[in-house]
Amino acid sequence: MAYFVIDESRLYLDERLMMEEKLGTSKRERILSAAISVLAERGFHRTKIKDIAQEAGVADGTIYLYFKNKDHLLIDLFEEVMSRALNLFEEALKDKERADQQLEAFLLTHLRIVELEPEVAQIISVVLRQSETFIGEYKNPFFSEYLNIIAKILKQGMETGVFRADISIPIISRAIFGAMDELALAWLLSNKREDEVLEMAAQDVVTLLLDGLQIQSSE
Amino acid sequence: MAYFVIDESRLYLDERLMMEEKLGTSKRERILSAAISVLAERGFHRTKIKDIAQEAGVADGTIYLYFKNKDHLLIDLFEEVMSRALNLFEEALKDKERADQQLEAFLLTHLRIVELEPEVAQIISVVLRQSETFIGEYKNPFFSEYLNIIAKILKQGMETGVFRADISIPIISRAIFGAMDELALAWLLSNKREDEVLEMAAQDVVTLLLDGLQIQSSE
Amino acid sequence: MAYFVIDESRLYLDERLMMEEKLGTSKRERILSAAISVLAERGFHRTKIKDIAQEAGVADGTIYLYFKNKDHLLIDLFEEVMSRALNLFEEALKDKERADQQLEAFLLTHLRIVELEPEVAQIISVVLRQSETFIGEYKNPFFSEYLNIIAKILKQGMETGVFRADISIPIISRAIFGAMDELALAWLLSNKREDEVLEMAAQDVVTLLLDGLQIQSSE
Amino acid sequence: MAYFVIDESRLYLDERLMMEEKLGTSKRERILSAAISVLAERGFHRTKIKDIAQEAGVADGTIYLYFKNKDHLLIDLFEEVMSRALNLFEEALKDKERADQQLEAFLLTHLRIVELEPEVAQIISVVLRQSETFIGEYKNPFFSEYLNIIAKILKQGMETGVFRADISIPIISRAIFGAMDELALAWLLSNKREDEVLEMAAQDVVTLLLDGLQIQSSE
DNA sequence: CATGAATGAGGATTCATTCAT
DNA sequence: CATGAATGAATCCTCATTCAT
Repeated sequence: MAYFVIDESRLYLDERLMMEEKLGTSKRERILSAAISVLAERGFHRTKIKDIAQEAGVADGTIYLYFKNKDHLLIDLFEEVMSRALNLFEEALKDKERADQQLEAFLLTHLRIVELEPEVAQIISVVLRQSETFIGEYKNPFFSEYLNIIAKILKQGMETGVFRADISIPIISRAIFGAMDELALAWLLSNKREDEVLEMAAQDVVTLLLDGLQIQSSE
Repeated sequence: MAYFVIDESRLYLDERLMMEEKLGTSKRERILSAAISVLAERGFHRTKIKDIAQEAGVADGTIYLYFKNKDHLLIDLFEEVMSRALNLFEEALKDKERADQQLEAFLLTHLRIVELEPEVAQIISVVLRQSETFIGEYKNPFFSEYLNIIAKILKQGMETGVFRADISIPIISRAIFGAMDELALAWLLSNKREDEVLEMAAQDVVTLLLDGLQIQSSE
Repeated sequence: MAYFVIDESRLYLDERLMMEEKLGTSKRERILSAAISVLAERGFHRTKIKDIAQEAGVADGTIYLYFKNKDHLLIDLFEEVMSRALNLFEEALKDKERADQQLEAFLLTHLRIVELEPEVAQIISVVLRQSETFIGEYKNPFFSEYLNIIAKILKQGMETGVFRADISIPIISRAIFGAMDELALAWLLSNKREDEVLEMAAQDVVTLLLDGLQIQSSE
Repeated sequence: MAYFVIDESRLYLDERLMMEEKLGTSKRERILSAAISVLAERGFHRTKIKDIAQEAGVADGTIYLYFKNKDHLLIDLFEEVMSRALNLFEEALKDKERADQQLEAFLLTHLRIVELEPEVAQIISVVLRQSETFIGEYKNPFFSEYLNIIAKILKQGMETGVFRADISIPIISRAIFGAMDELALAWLLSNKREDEVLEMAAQDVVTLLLDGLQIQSSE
C-alpha cells in the first residue's frame, strides 16, 4: 500500500533539483552568488541576511543551513572566490618560464580579474575589511596563498639570476600586493568609468617593478 | 580700585583652561584621543559610544556636543590626524632637494609614523574602511592630499631628470601608497612584534622603487 | 491511499488558527487589544513598546512585524476601531426613518459605545491627540466619516421638513461632534464613576438639539 | 574706596531692565510669549526647551528660574492665558442683562479670541492635551472657570424664565464648551483660511442653542 | 539672576538567529 | 531540507534638567 503514497517532500526535492540543474546552480551557489551581488553593492553592514535571501530566492533560515553565520558566509565566500582566482593565476602562469614573464602575467591577470568580476573585486578590496570578525580571524592566512605565488616567482627569479637578490621576498611580495590592490580599489571606487586605464596601469607598474627588480650593475 | 577687581568668570575660565592644558587636553581632544585608542583596538562597529565616553571620562551625551554622530566622529578624527601627518611629511621633506631623496624621506616618514602612532595607523589602515558612511562620503578626497605629495615628488623628479618620465604619475602614486599602506597593515596585524622590520621594509621598497624609477639606459 | 495522507503543514496551520480562534485573537489582534488597554491607561508617550509587547505576550520586535512603528500602531488602531464604531452606528440607524429619530439614536449610540468600551473612547478622545504624527497625518480625514453620518441625518431632516434649513450643516455637524466628545471626555476623566449620568447627558443634549433644530414658527 | 568699584552685575541688571522696559516685557513674559509661539507651531513634544530659550533670547537654564519644568511651563502658560481670556469674557458680558444676550456675547467672544490669538487657541485646543502630565494633574479644574461662566448664564436664564429648566446645567455647559472648542479646532487645523466662517459658525450655533434653550410651549 | 556645558537616563527600532512546522 | 514568523539583545542618540561659574 505504501507504494502509492506520494512522498511529497521527495517530489518537491526532485522538482527543485531539476530546477536547479536547469539553472545550473545548487542552492548554496545561488546564495553565494546573491551574496556577492548584494555585498558588493551595499557593503557588509548594510547588507541584511534578508536581502541576500531575497536575491537568492530562498528563505532567510535557509542561509543558515549552508553557512554558520553572516561572518562565516563572508569567509566561505572569500575562500570560494580566492580558490577560483588562484586557478586563474595558475592557468596564466603555467606556460611562462622566466620569472619576469611570470610576474608580468600575474599582475595582468590580477587586474583582468578585477575588470571581469568587479563585484568579486569589490568584496575582496572593500567588503572583507568591513567585517571585524574577518579581519580578526584571518590575520595570518589573510592572502597568504596570493602572497605565496608572488613570493615563489620572486624566489625563482632570484635563483635564476633574473631578479636581484638583495631585497626581502616577503616584504616585496606584500608591497606588490598592496600596490595592485590599491589600483584595483581606485578603479572600483571611480565607478569603473576609465575602462582601459586598468590595463595601462598594469603596464606602468610592471615596467617599474621589472626595472626595479633588475640586477643593478653599477651602484 | 576697579583695576584690581577680579573678574571671576574669567578666572574660572583660566583655571579650567590651565587644568586642561596641564592634562594637555581640551574636552574635544580627550574624546578624540579616547576614540583613537578604543577604535584601534576594537574596530568601528565593535566600539560603542559608551566605550569612548568612558575612556574619555565624559558622559555619552557629551560626545554629541563635539561631534555630529559616530560616523562623523570618525571623519573628524581622520581629518585631524591626516593634517598632523601632512605636517610631519612637510617637515621631513623641507630640506631635501633631489626628488629621490625626497621620496626616500617620504616613505621612511610614513613608516615611522606608523611605528610611533600605531593606533592612528590602525585607524587609517583598518577602521576607516569599516564605516560605510566614511567610504561613501570620502570617495573622492580619500587620501588625495597624501597622493598629491607623492605626485609632486614624482613630477619634480621627472622634470629634473632624476626619474624616468615614461610612466603615469597618478598610477604610480597610487601604487606606492598601496604598497606602503599594505606594509603598515601587515605590521599592525602581526601585533607589531617585529619592530625593526618596518624600517627595513622601507629600505627594500625604497631600493626597489628608486631603481625602478631610474632612467633606464639600454632597453 | 494518497487521499488519506494528511498534509501536515496544513494541519499545523489549522491548529494554530484554531488555537487563536479559541482565544479569539490572531497575534495582530492580541497586540491591538493590548495596545488599547495600555494606551488608554498611560497615554501615548508614557506607553512604551515594551509595555504593549508584555501585555500582548509577544516580543518587542513582533510588534514591528504587524505595524510600521509606534505612531502607525496608533493610526491602524484608530482605523480598526473607527470602522467598528461606524458599523454600530449603521446598525443603530437602519430601522429609523425620521431624521430626528436617527439623530437621537446616533447620539445615544455614541455614548453607549463610550460606556461599553471606555478604553477605546479614551484613546479616541485623549490618546490620539497626543501623537503629533497622528494629528499631522490625519488633519483632513480626521473624523470625517463620523461627521458624514451626522451631516447626512441633518440633510435628510432638512429635506423632509423635520429640521430647520437655515443653518450650516458642516458647522452644526462639527458642533454636535464636539459636544458629544466633550461629554465623553468629561465622563472618562471623572473615572467613570457617575455611570448613569452619561445616558442622562444624552437625553438632555438630544432634547436641546431637537428643539433647537425644530422649524421655528414665529421669530 | 568701595564707592568706585563698579558693580558690573548691577550695571548689567539696569541695562537689562531698561531694555526690558523698552520692550515692555519682563524675562518671564518673554519666555511665555516665546513658548506660545513655538508650542503652537510644533506641539508639545516636538518643542524643545532650547527652542523656547532661543526664541526668547535667553539661556536654557534661565527658563528653570521661572518655571518648575517643561510641563509646568505649560500649566503656568495655561493659567496666564486663561485668566486673560476670563477678563475678556467678563468685559463682554458686563453690560448684557438678559441671559440669552449673555450667552450670545459669550460664544461670540470665544470665537473672536480664537481669531485674534490663534496661537493661544492652538495651545488650548491642541497642545495642552498632548501633555500627559497636564491631562493628569488638571483633571478636575480643567476648564472649570470657563464652564462656570456658562453655568452661571444658564442658571440665571432659567431663574428669569428665559431658558427652559428641564435640563442639566453642568451637562449643557460642557456640551456647549465642546461644541465651541471643536469649531475652533476645525478652524485652526484648516490653516485658518476661511476667515469669516468662524463668525458665521458662531451665529448658527447661537441660533440653534437659543432656540433649543427656549421654553417649549407645546410638547 | 543668568548662563550653557555637561549630564545620563531612557526607548524605539533593527536584524541576526532560531526553531516549530 | 526549507520555511519565515518570532525572538530579544543591543545601542545610538535625544533632550530635560542641573550646577559650577
